[in-house]
Amino acid sequence: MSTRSTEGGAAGGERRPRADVARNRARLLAAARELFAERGEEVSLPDVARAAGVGMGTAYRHFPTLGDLVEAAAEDRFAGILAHARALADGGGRDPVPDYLRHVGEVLEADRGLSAAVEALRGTPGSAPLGRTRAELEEAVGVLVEHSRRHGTVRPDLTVADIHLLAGAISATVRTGSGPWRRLLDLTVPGLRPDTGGHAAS
Amino acid sequence: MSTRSTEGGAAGGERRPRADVARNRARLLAAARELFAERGEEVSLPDVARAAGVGMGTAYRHFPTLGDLVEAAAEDRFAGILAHARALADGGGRDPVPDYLRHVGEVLEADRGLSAAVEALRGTPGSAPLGRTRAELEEAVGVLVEHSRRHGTVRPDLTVADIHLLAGAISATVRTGSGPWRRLLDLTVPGLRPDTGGHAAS
DNA sequence: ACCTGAACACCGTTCAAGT
DNA sequence: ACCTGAACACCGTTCAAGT
Repeated sequence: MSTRSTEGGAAGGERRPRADVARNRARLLAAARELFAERGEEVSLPDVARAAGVGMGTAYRHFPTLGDLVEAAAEDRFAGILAHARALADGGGRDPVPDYLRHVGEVLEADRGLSAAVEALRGTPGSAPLGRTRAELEEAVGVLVEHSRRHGTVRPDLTVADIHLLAGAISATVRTGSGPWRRLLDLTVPGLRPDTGGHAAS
Repeated sequence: MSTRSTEGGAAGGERRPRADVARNRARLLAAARELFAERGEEVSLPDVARAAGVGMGTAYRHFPTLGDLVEAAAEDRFAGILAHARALADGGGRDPVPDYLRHVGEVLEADRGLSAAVEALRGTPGSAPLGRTRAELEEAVGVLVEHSRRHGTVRPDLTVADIHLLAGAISATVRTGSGPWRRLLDLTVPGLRPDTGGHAAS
């Protein structure tokens, strides 16, 4: 079926974007990554447009809200965390949880600006970001917790939600630079061990 | 140099403010507390002025920046935490640290809006807030850690900075509502016990 | 079909005029 | 000496005109 190249055929669905459109998107994303890394949350869409060398209308067309741009910029970082979690799950180590948490901390630390930008857009209208990836991560981390429980390296009541809770705490510490997040990890991990949960403070 | 009564004498220093000035300040603070509690960080000085029933110029005169207002609004909360820490120190209990952390969580939880407002002003130009109170808190918490070490209820390498690190993590969890902060406490406290620090994850 | 940036709308801050 | 709020400045978003 020979169609005009721009308007996609009814069957295919995903029509290939025009070359300049794709290039603009790529430029915007590249500029956004740089700016987020440099200035974190204090970046506007016009800033990104200027840095990318495109009109601001174009920026708004590609990413209607700054949140969309942040999400796109953070996508592969999130995917990286997911990949690491899966690798740990497949590796079948006895005690993958500390490793996972450390990896999260390192990734967030590697680009604090982006971390701040991501955080700044929590609760912004229209931010249920990365739905599928999030679900996949949940599953992968679930496997880690399961493994650990079976090997007796963590307390039996530990859940996936707990790991996210800790990851969130580490994330906040990294972001605000309010302290050495590795120390937080050192203080926290021992509390995840078996037979520590029983005699909580009265 | 004989001066008019309004211009403070060289000796006394603290001159008493005019009645309406004091009243305006009180109104602004009351309005600010309400608004912070309701809407957290999305509050502007003109908002507060309107709610207080004073001109916005007056608001800017009393509190040149929103940060000053937040600081003033959060002052007694901070003082309350300090008082609690001192009470625990005087109480001489064997294991005051979990109690202290729980108290911090409860106070922050009681007014999340204010917590968010306080956090939103970290790193804003001119925010080395509550310098003296902060130093006093440091000292009080130091006593708690000291007591605990002596009683053997915490690991010997635990420091005041560690407690602030944990308090910050709890604070972030409370603020963002990203999870049950009490659970975070339960997961964390066991890791503070003695003989847990030695065999950290490789 | 997409791009551009001037025009618009909005919100925080200042300061001239009033008490 | 302090208060008020209209005027100003700034910044994010839209959309009419251009390619």
